[in-house]
Amino acid sequence: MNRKERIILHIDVNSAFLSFEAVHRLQHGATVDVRKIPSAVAGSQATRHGIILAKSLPAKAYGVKTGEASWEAKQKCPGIVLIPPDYPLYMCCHRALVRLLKDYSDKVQVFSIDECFMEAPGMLMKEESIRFAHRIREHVRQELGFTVSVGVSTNKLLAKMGSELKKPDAVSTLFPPEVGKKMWPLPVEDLYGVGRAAAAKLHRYEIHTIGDLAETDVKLLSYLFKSYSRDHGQMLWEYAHGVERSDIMTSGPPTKSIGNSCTVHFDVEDRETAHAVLLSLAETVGMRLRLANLCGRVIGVSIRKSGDLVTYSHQVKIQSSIDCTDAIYEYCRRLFDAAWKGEPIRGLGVWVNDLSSSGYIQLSALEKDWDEKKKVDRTVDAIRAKYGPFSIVRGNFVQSGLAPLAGGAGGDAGFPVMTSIL
DNA sequence: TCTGGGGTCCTAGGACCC
DNA sequence: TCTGGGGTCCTAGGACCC
Repeated sequence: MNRKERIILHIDVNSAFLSFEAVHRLQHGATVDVRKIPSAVAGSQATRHGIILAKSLPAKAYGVKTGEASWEAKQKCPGIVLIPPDYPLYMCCHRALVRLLKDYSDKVQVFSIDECFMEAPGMLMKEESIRFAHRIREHVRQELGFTVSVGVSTNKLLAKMGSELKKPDAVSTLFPPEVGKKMWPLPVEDLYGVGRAAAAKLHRYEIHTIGDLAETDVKLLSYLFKSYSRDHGQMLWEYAHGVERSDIMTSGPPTKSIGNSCTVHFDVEDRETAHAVLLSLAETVGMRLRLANLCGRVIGVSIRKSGDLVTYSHQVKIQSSIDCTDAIYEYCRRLFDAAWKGEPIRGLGVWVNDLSSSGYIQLSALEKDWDEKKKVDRTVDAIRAKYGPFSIVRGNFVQSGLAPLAGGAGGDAGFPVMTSIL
């Protein structure tokens, strides 16, 4: 590559949640940098949220993996320091990173809480693009205190694969001519778009590396993955060759769905308790809908069984779009009653789909008029906005042992994640 | 004192209509 | 009375991502 090209960078925060914690703690007088000891950000085991969300490099050396149960991590690494997650702090760090990147380019695409794509302004030579990436890497470390890995290439897929090549605090190129040398030796499951199911299938056909995948007849791949989507096999083959054509999207696609789910601290075995959990979930889902000025026509609940952790769901499409907490709750209660088979429940979820802007609500004559309830919603939203989310809660939850507002990361959560097109 | 929570996209298969 | 085909809408669930 010896001419000017359009350059795409992928910026990936190293051990994001753990790094954010480390920086925050150091800023507040901590003497230990948790990045330098075996540590991890993990939910509480007591409330059955005990999985590893991010780990330090020393913890990784003990074999601790993201997504595994905390007790497993403790077995592998008895001295591990576990830190409870603080999502508002992580959102703060995320916003600071995005602000910094936007000083370098108008074309920044937020991909998740710890990943961004960006297009370098103008066309650059290879050496210039590497210098550009280092400038950003250095600036982030100096100003924000955490490190990033930067992948440099000419499309988003290769930039993303590139940022994986070296961590932490590193810049790696993965230009198309380097694909054979740097990407093909990697295990096929490292390729973006190859998950557990696809990897198992590929291994059965003796396709073990990305290079193997690249050499496979695209017709065979189309056949193997036809149940995923019409073009999934073709897409994987193109990815294996480093081909990907999507643009940097500076504004996310419109929201398609808003939902919240939660693992309950104990097994739910009766309808009344399940209803209470659904109400607390409907509260957060309703608030998020109203905040986004959205209404939805498809209401759904999901039920996660305690024994095998398998989830099943039930949904309904209604005549008019709603955003009212009580309306959502009422549909969810009916859905739950119709779907629940009576087994112990580990967790419940509520979601609303088929969204439209709340300006266009058409109230069907067949359905309830929720006007009065909507006024209550607005009042409650306003009080919570001013005095905090728990300033006003429903009487049902007092002393119930249940959270009045359920759901994970809260109002700021929800990053669009693209599957077929980066 | 046993594994979270937020999304997107896609297909299969049934119901229903012409 | 039996049979075919095309199309749309809807729900359940799988696969993927971070």
